[in-house]
Amino acid sequence: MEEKEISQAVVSRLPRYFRYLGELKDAGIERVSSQELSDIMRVTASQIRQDLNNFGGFGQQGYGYNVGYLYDEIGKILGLHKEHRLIIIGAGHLGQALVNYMNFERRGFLFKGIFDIDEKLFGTQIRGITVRPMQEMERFVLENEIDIAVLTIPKNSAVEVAEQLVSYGIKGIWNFAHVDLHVPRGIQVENVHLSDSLMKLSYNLVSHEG
Amino acid sequence: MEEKEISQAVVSRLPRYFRYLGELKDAGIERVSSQELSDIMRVTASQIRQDLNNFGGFGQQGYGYNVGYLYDEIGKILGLHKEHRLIIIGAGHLGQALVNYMNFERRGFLFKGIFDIDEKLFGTQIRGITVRPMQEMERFVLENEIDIAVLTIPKNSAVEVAEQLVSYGIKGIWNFAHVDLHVPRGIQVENVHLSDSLMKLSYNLVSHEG
DNA sequence: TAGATTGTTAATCGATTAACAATC
DNA sequence: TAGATTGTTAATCGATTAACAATC
Repeated sequence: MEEKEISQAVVSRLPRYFRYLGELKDAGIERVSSQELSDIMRVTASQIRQDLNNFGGFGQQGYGYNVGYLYDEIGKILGLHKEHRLIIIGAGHLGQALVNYMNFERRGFLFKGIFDIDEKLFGTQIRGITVRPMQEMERFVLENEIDIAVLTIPKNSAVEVAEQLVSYGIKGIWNFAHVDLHVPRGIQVENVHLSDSLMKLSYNLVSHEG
Repeated sequence: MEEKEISQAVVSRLPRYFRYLGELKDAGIERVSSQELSDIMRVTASQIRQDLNNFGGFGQQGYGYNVGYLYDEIGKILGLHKEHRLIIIGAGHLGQALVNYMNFERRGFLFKGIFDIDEKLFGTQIRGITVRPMQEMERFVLENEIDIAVLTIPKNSAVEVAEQLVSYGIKGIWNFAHVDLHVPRGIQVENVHLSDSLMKLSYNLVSHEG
């Protein structure tokens, strides 16, 4: 698919570029230089140019970057031009919060199903999506060509469920369970470890006080 | 408070060390060498030793590290020995999900209040915590010595609310709104940008496929 | 004491920043 | 053409890994 491996440090910055470019675009701004973007985003102009040039020359000497064009290109790099089909495992508050985030749908992330082990929830609807028993997961993944699974379940079951999902052919896991998943090569895992994040905040609070 | 500034790269790894040490401790394991930990955590032993030695010599030559002791020390470094008093701004699903996470309380993060602008929610209880109107925020922060605010509100109001909170004396913001907050020096912001995380997953999916 | 393993210094690697020639 | 700004190479900085003397 691509030539050189891009470092995750660069990848992590792409969504932020995308966000700021979207805002510029919405504000009706047509062109932007790396220096102007640098001032707004508080990163160096040099880093912006280096980051972008990992993917191609999107700018023009003496002019800068066309906002709309760059926005679209970064969107494509991020894979937002393709549809992703997701299921959520765990119909708790977190799972519900994610399903209700309308912005994901706008970016091509389509929630197709929600699964849980609590039979009291089976058949209930969350934003039009039926909660199903985990036993139906395999067939559902195959029939609906699901490529991403979102894990909002406790950590003790997460490892096992992740293994199942991989065996069903899922390609990516958005993992909110507080455990590290070990998956085969070619399967992508993106972790959101909320308690790690809160501990980081706590560290910074304690280390900067006084 | 401390001598040399520790890099955020190191800080980001501390919660993960803490988690694995907790698991070892729960498994009744008393000692661990950097090499053993390296095998389990899939990071280099050298990095583990370097990271820990930023904060002091917790090990012993020829022996390794005492699991319980190291666990406690990292907990202290992370500020988990101190109580944190939190409020949540935004009583939606995400806010509710966080309040219901019992693990945070266990680590000394005490949710004291929930605020929202929707008057239909005023007075309702979420896990025993009353939802209050935003107008009461200032007095509540002062009277309850709140040090952390959790922002689970839309991005358009987040910047303004953050400014208010800072003026009320809040020290840390756990920001789930999809916007960058600019706060005075001495105030800590920890961002959880969920859509950035999902885009990263999307990038890795698209770039590794085929 | 001998073996094991840390703490720490030195070497390497990668990421960021600076500089500037190319070019619109 | 002159000015502006990119794309890209070179320099710097910081983080990771390797090596080993110190020491339990």
